[in-house]
Amino acid sequence: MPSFRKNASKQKTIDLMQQHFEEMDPETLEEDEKTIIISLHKVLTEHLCMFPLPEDRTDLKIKVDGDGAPVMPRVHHTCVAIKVIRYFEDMGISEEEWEGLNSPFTSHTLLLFDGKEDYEDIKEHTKRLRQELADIRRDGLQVDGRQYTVSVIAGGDLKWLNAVCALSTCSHTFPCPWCLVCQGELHLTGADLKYTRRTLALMSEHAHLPHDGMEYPWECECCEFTYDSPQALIDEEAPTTNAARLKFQLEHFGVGWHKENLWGLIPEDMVADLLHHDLREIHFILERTCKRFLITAALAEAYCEFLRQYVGCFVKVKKEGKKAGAKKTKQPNIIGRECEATLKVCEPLMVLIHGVDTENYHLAMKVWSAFKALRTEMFARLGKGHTMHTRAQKAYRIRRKAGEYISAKLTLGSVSEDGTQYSHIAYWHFPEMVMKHGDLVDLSTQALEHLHWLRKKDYRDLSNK
DNA sequence: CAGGTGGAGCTCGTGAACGA
DNA sequence: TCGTTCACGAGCTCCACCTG
Repeated sequence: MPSFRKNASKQKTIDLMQQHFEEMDPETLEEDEKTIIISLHKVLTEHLCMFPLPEDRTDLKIKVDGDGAPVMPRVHHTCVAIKVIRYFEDMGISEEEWEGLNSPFTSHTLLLFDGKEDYEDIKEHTKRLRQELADIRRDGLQVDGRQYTVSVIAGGDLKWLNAVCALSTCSHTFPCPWCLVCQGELHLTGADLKYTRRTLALMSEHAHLPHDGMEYPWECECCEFTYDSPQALIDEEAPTTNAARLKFQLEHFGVGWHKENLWGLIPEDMVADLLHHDLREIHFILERTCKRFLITAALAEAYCEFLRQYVGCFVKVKKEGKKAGAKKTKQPNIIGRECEATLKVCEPLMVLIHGVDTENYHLAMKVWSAFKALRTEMFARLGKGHTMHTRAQKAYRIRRKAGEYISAKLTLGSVSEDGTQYSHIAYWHFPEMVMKHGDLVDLSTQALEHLHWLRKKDYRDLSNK
């Protein structure tokens, strides 16, 4: 983040914003000086030069997040950022690493403009980004003589998703971006609900149905046909392309963001909102997924020695300064001595996450691959295999918990809260996402939220002095 | 009174049974 | 064979109680 801490009055907000934008080193600063565009190609190249993928991987997975936030009274920023997904699925991720994963520095801002996350605004400002995404998806990326194939996941909070899908707001009759569930059916679970999944073809079709705010006669930009009334619109044979409003959507998902990825969007804010609603039952979806395993003292010593060799001071066996009341669990080891034998699987990741320089990164990757081999060996010596639950098993559990939550709400006779989009999505679509993406931790949008927070803080600090 | 202790109730990973 | 489901037990947090 740029730092430009100096005294400024509130009236200087606009100046500050321009300065802020300039300091972000944009490729393009639009004429009005309220929009910056940074090249996706440049950002990805820089990232991969610094942190190349492991030798055996050439598939680059990036996530494009978007979100808007008020940064000052009457100043609303919308930001699009990318994040390179780092294949953490098989790794345990503790709270510290979680912080690191979602640090704002893991997200690279691509586009920032002064305006709300409005459909038309986004459409206007993301022209170049969408083109770049399409190019990079088609041609891949060449960095340091290595050819990468690129797949893109789109993400954002529910508002953002609905905006880029050209849908109405969350209070709309059909509020879910993934399916055609209507407001009255949001609380339904199990066999009670038979919903229709949204597809691009379906959305395209819907765009040609009469909807609010349409003025007649209406000329469709894509079909170049003038409709005199809503009925004429329905009677007309369904065109192959789409109306202007949905044209963007098709460009967006059909070209820039692949159709398949549309169903893999991770609206992280949805989770945050669920948590705010005291939905502790599904806390574990994204929080505290630290995986631990028990090993005996002899193996623990071997493990520590191994870590010391590679990472020296990064070895942390047990968190210090625990709150009073925490139980100190003793495990009998293979020679009969009691010891604290619980180790975090993910310690080497400390280097990976907190060490931002290339040297540490390579070291961490080396440590991690060696550690995986050691872990296998440990379990072999213990005479038991180490198998984790499959995605299907995790998905089942999430669905089950969400179902319990919904029925509990219904039992309490809650009316306003009994069927939110969030409960519907938690029950129906979260398990699907887990099936598709595995652990959702590294798909979080928290980094982007943090970027907003930092900008807000900067503006506030600067303009109040 | 501060800090330690231990139980209750929770989350969550994992083994295993079961059935299609 | 694979998905679904349950049981078990580990760690964690909270809180009441204990101790110096």
